Amino acid sequence: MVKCRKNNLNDVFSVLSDPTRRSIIEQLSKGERSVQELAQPFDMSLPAISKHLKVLEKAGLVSQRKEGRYRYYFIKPDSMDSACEWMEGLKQVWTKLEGMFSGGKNKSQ
Amino acid sequence: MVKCRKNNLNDVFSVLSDPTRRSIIEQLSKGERSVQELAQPFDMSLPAISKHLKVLEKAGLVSQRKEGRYRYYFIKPDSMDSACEWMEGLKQVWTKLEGMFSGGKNKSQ
DNA sequence: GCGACACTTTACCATATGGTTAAATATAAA
DNA sequence: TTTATATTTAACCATATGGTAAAGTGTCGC
Repeated sequence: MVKCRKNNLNDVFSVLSDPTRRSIIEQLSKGERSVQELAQPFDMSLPAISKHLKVLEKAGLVSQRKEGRYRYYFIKPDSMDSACEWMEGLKQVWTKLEGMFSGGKNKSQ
Repeated sequence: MVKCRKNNLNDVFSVLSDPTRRSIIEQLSKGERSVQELAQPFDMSLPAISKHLKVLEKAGLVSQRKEGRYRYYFIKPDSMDSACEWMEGLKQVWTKLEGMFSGGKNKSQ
């Protein structure tokens, strides 16, 4: 019941649209981190970070593990796949378009 | 002055988080379209579509060309690159992580 | 010129988002 | 048991977002 690769493009892209959350993801890509560790670089209250983590978790990008009073968050590696694939697909088409632009009629900007 | 690849990750991801806008992008990847053509598949007012197009344009993903009373929108092919690259970078790291998970300590879920 | 057409702009509205502070919960330490 | 630490939850607030209807703008066709 791993809820693997559900078509949650909305959630994934929405999550990634916030710089704080992208930064958290970047931190987590170096390994699991406690909430304090994650919060440290930001000039922001702990509840704010907690909320971001909840959003990230709901979108399936991270998960957590409780150890004593600490809570370690870590990345769920395949969670971004659907979004990645969506963009890849577009990118292919767009590359073709780029050729059309160079040779073609649309020279706007 | 092409405003090429400014670090507008926020805007790009934000734009992509809306299914209507993703759908518009998918349509446009088949070629330029007028506003009516773009609006046709949606059960939504024209102003709503117009707004979405504006958002897409502001984020730099599309541009338009006026022809008579029609307005043709088209994709700006390299506009998604920064976002694409960001995800690619993550994906590489995550793939490594996946290996760590299989062999490793985090078996959560 | 005038009405139809294509589209945008302008209010306007409900809900979502991202932040805050203060209180609650849970575990560790003294 | 009391206190400190780690984190979440709750209540609140301002602003952003995605939609609407109605009016405005510009172009075409009669």
